Amino acid sequence: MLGAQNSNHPCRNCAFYEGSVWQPVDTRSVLVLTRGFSRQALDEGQTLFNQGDKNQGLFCVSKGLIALRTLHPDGTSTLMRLAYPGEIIGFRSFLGDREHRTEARALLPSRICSVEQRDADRIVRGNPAVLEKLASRCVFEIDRNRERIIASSTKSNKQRLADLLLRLMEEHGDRAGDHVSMQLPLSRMDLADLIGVQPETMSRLVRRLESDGFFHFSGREVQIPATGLHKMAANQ
Amino acid sequence: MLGAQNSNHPCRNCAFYEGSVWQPVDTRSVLVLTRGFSRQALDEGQTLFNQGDKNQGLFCVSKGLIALRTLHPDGTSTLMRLAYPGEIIGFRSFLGDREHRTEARALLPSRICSVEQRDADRIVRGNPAVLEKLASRCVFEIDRNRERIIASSTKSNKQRLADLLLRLMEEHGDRAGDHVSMQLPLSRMDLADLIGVQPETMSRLVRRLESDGFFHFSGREVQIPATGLHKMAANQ
DNA sequence: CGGCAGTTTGAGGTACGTCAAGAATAGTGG
DNA sequence: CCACTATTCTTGACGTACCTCAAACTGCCG
Repeated sequence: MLGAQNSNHPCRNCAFYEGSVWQPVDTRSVLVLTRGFSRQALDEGQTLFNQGDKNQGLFCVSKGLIALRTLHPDGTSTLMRLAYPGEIIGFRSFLGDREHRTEARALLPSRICSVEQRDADRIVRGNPAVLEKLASRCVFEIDRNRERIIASSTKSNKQRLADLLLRLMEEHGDRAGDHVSMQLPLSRMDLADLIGVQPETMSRLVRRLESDGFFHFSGREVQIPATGLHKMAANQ
Repeated sequence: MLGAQNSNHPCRNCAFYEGSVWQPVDTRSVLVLTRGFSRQALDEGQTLFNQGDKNQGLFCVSKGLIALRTLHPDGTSTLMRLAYPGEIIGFRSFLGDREHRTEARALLPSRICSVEQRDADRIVRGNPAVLEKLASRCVFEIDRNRERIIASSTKSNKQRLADLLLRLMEEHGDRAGDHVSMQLPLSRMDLADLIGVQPETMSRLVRRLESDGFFHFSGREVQIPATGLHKMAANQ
């Protein structure tokens, strides 16, 4: 069933092939997949799609970091999600067959694999297993959003920022002696948009975390004690 | 394909048959569906399932109103969703094959149609169209959560309460002369859990809305001018 | 050198949380 | 029908956190 053609699967050599939504396809679909498949590089700050664009297919982050942001009529914006390598983006508008409600912008130099809407649609219709995988990505997304809703009504903004920084540290941190440090992939304004506060408040939250002594900031450089990484501070 | 057996479809006479996730099944699956199908009535306050229960299948609200609530370790809770007739509940834990992360409790006398986990699973595997419908319910859920996240970081609690009351009014309101009034299906504590504030704050928000002159409260009775229903007040 | 966007700091007002007490409501048993 | 109790809801007082407006400061790039 997943026969010889698999050596031609465009995701074959991808580090995320095992969990890929495109992994369980039949031989015939590999051809369709290959036809609709393309790769592109994004510079830091470059957009993959804009809010309001019609869906062009399914995108998979292969390298870098993508921010999904919704822009509000009053000029403000909310950062909905950070997408890391292996994650699918655009599936909401793909499954709903609607326009994108977020813009996707690279926070770091990134690489994206795309499957054209028409071909993706054909493959999904022909391979229930692919749809099943997409459904579990949806469930993941629901869980993420749910956690965020709960956090915003049970934790303080300071605590939520601390949680966010620890998660970012696990992804971007490098150990150096008895400290772990990272270069934040987000500006203060992006952090504010992610936590849901004003930039001025974000600046003050950072100062308050600094004065608590656990985090040390210097521009986009953040440092914590190496012992602090895996204990996900449940303080306050 | 959707042949003679359809007259035996357990949802055949349901008001929500057209949009039902179980509508597009083949003849053989109707038998499985019928086998796994059951109905139950819930009194006000009765639970359908508890947080931590393992998934028992897929539930569809047929009458009444169900609250999905997550309970936090500290004794507080968050109301995640109100499910009205025609809506599916339990699909997150069904698709993820995990335990429920919310409890489902009837806010009004309700009726629930259930399909047993084993049978639901068999049908979903045999009918990609069912999975497709489940996926769009997921997308709906993602949209709902997304709107809530955005609202919580762009609108005031007072405005969000006003929005909520207007939505409830559309569902539960009865016109009487030049006013529309409803019996709130939610306690003040539930309203607080839904907006994400303390009960004391909810009480004060209600008083502030009252003094704005648009809403009138008397216990669980809420009244607004009939002209106000369809203009979804964008004030403040 | 001079913008310019991102960031920080200050001052003042508003809204929310918390603790504590009081009022209303519903339910129970005499 | 009336106590009596238990919830639920409201009110007050006070502290903290956030928003807003305004101004200063920091790179950074032309």
